[in-house]
Amino acid sequence: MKNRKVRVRFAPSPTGPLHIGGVRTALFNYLFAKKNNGDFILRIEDTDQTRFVEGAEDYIVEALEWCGLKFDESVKNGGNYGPYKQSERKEIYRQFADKLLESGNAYIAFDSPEELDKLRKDYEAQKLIFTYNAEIRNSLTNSLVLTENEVKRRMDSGDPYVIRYKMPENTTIVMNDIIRGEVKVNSSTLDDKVLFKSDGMPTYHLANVVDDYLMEISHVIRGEEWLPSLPLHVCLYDSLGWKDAMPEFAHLPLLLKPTGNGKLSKRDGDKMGFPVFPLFWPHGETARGYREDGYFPDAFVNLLALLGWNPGTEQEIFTLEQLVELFSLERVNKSGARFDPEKAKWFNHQYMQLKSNEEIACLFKKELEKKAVEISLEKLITIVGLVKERIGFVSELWEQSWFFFNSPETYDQKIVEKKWKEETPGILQGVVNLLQEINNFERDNLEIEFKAYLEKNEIGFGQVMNAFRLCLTGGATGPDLFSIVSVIGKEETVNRINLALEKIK
RNA sequence: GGCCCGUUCGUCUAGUGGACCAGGACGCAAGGUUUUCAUCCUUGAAACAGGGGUUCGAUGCCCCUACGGGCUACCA
Repeated sequence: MKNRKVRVRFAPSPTGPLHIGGVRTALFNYLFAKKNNGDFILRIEDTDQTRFVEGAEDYIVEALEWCGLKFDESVKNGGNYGPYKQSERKEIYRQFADKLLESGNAYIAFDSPEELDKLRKDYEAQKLIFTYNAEIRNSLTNSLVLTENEVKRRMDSGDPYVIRYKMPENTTIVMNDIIRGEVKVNSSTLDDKVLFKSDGMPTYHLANVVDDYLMEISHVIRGEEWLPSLPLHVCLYDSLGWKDAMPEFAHLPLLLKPTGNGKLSKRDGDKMGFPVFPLFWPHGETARGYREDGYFPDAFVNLLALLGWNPGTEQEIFTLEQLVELFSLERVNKSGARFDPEKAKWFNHQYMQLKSNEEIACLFKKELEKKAVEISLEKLITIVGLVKERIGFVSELWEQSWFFFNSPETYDQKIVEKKWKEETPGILQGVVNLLQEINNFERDNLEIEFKAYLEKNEIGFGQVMNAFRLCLTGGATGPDLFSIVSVIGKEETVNRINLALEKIK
């Protein structure tokens, strides 16, 4: 079914914090929708009541909001196809399960989880694999073998039962994936999946097909871990008579661990020292997040976009709008992408340089308030401009600029030994005298006056600058020294030299 | 085990049969800039998993093998 309105959904399960793989799936859905003037929908898939986690739904919404991904329809802002939470759509699903029952595409099964579990173990003991399929379904307890009356009697007496899909035998199921092309599988390798659970809830398989149909979803864009259940879903569309309305599918490559094997999982972050979640997760076992680690949301989105997709050019920095403009599913890779925390930092550094000094200064000001440091925004903007290129995160600003606010209390002993010579105190005394004479503390003027003074007195630049820096910052690193002097001013500069002359022997 | 998907520098990737002794980025190394450190700039090392085909010609197409990954629940 071509030429229909593009409608895509991001359908997470509220079982905990959404991890960055999920965020990327949401992002690709968003980019595809917006590129095609379509709708981006959030649907909460909470059909498993046992795995519900308090706070997860709000977390998902907040995380995607932070990323700047706006939903056209969702649990929060509604829409014409609601409700958008599967637990609130509970009554909808049964009729479709019944429809499948009537058409003979599904059947009632009474086997208890315990019985099936035992069968699995028995099979395993014989090095066989138990599969609830055509080969075996006639020897189990279900409506295919029980009489109609017996089935009715059991159901009426409240026996728990599930509804299973009756997978056709020996049929080639041909599917098309936008990213992978044609995929074929023989139905005999598949099992009779449960569609409707004994607790009255549908499983993911039934619910997602029904909801995608009802919500007129045009494209299903999800992780590769769903590829194995695509045949079932395709069969379901067929059996329900919805073949013409079936969405197109695109299965995204997985995000892999930075080191070792396997897909990125929720535990990897703490183990490997980088966040796997967009935001801090405050419940139970807490976990750090990109937002709290100081990543800019646009940098975060940018780095995620380039995991498994690229525009084919050498450009690497993109605004969300540019990503929308350039995105296409055809340019999504097939193979899994290993997540690289180092490159993530590089992205943030790039964005740091792109941001205005004022924007960074405002963020820094909030941190300084916590330290009870008072300073004008204007001055802070100057300071940020001096140290911005040295940092990747706002949190690194303090260690790169503290000496603009405080005088050093200690002096790096190694530098003292190396740079503090016998003649140093005398030279610095001369510097103090010079500074007293200077009234224009513009950075460039300071340099001119200084150079003239040193030349006149035949003092080498290196002889004085290192010791001078030591007085002002306590060490041997930092931005341009004249700029520091210019910012902290005459009085403070002189005080620091005097302090150092007193303290360093 | 079965089914499915994949495989270009350490990592993210460009590459759609000749433009490729394979390009970019991160990281790494060396040099330069700088009063210092960082940034920055320049340079460098670094890859088509292996084997068979197809073809005048394969990174690219086909097959096999190996390896990696996913799925295999009344979880999503």
